[in-house]
Amino acid sequence: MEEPTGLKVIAERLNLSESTVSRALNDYRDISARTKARVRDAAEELGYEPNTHARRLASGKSDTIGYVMPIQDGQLTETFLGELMAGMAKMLAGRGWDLMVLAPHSPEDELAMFKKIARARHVSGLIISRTYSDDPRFRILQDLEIPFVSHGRSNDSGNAAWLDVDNELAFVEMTTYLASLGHERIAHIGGAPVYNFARQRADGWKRGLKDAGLKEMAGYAESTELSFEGGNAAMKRLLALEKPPTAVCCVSDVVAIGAMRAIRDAGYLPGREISLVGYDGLEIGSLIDPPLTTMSQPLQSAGSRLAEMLITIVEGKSMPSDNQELFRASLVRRGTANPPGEGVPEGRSTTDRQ
Amino acid sequence: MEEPTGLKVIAERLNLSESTVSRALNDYRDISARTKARVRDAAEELGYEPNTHARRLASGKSDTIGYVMPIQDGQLTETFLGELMAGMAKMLAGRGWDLMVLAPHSPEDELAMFKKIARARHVSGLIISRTYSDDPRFRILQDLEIPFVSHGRSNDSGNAAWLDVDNELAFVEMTTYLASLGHERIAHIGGAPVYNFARQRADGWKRGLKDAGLKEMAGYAESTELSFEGGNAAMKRLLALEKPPTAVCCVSDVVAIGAMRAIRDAGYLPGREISLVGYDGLEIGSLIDPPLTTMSQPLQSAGSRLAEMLITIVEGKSMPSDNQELFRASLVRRGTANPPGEGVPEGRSTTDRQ
DNA sequence: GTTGACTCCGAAATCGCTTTCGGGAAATGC
DNA sequence: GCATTTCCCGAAAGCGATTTCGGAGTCAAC
Repeated sequence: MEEPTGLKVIAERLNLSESTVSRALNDYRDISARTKARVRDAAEELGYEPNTHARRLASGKSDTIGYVMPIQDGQLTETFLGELMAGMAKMLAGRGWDLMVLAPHSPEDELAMFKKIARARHVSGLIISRTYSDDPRFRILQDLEIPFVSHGRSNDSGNAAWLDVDNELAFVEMTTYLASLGHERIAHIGGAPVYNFARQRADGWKRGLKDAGLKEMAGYAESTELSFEGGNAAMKRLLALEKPPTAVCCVSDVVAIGAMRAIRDAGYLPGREISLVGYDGLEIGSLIDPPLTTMSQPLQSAGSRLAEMLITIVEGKSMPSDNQELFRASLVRRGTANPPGEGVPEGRSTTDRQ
Repeated sequence: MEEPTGLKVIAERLNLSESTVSRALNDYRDISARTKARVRDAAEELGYEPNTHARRLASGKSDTIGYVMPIQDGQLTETFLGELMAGMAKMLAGRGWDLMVLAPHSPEDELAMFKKIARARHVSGLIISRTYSDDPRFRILQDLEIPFVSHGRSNDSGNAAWLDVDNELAFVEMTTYLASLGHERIAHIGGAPVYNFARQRADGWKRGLKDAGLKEMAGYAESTELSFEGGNAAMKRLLALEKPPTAVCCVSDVVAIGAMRAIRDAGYLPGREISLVGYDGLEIGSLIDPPLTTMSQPLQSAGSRLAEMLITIVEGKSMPSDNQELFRASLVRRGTANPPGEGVPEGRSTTDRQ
């Protein structure tokens, strides 16, 4: 029905062979500059666009990478997906690559997808995210010889390619900041250590305390699930301590918001009697009252960089182990981190609450 | 380096021709049941996976659809992307199709992508979202003869395929609900009418008022940008009216949260003196205090359905115009919509605030 | 025993592009 | 002026499937 403007058409029009046209378009150096120009002009004029499938079949390259969406283990995935993927897609588009989305609904399904990719090879590399402390996928992908880059490290990420935020440093900074404000009783509400980032953040908090010359008080290292309720419950436990903290480092914004509620329910004001810092930089944090102080991480640029790294690996221009980068989170000062006020809670006051 | 297990290998092993193997695998009926079984077993055993590019080149089909990410015109895109795409990807994967992501960084870029797709045909259909009241893309895609489905209607979506939430109905219900609670002064904070959904929602509010036998009072139809500040400012204007509303329908959760702040700042309690209902069903709405009553829309299933519709269109099994579906949003009752309380604000009280 | 209708499978053409190989023409060397 | 390079380009062989076409068998029918 349409005119399929293939190599042939432009070859005939220019009285050249298809192969010459092809090489001209791909800038081979055994084609004269003049011919290249003619070919390019004709291609432009005819609106030529190479057939992707034919090109990929012939060249053996797929020019496509896949992004493995995290399996829905909560709903906190939502926010960063959009930005991360936009970052990847834009970078890839600039180089003529495509981004494909994989959304496994279970670990088994994910494995099946990996196996299929390993054989069909229609995707030349993968980007995975939301890594666990012990994440079998590193091993699997290496065994399957599928090039990949991970957004987030793991115990198993030794010589693999990854890009991560320096979670530990972020929490060192967070803790140091709180200490510089005058806080001495700084607690941590962390996540389950199966998540690698949760472990890193807890480590950062500990190191931050040490750097500030503070000591980790008993019961100050809370661990909970990454949800509003989790943060709420953990904060309640902290408030029930004999000496409650005057500041709390939270593993995520959502957890911090849950903690805020607990603080309120206990009759205190977040950011006043008890300071709080979250992590993620969610926009919503700025909308609540008081606005949540937090650490934010670059997402679009991370996506872009992840894609870039993967391309060099797929093209064999660098080893996976040469692609390990640490991004830095930055403090977003809003309303919940202030110098310790007068109304610092003491253990005694916690008794008259349930 | 590896053994590329192609059709050839399995053909030789079985002493059959490649073409027979191919047809056996594709369940042609001119192949005996016995042969099919043998072929399938061998394929299974050898771990055969067809070469995607070869298959697509030969068959002329791409088995791929593209999702056009909304151009970043704000940050409100974030939330629904993840779920929507997961819904699409899962459905597609089940049918052996791939999902490709397109992230244009400007309308011009988007147009260029469309043109390229129209020629290269490596993507057989598109899903677009975040439609405008006057959205040129409908026309463009039709002219380019690219099959597509839109998530959201438009003035220009006449005979195109779309799936939308019944925004109007949602706001009728929202308004009716508020009226049933006893409210008589119900205002609306809407978005710029360039967004088709904003217009629809405003219409729904008006119809809801009429259905409830209420009249639209002067100044009750606010329009603002889709942000926290927008909602805040609009609510301030409503509060400054001689007869402020006792309930407000907000075009989005974020706007509603902004409005809540304004209500608080004016010395009232959201959900008490002034009721509020948002739209989107954001998780974060349940975390704030009081938790935001809202309307939530199905996202995963919408993504899935969008993909399904597009496939039937691409395969020529149905006309675009036969694929127009309206999903329904559902009310999520939380804390900000209650019967009008005693402390209903009167115009007089607004003077002592700036 | 010829005809006709089915079954089931192989040959071969295609899909549109990439890439190797080789050779004619022009430029260079001595 | 003859042998060598160097420059350009065409021919042709894939890449790994799909799909059309036709023909060799088989079986029933008359």
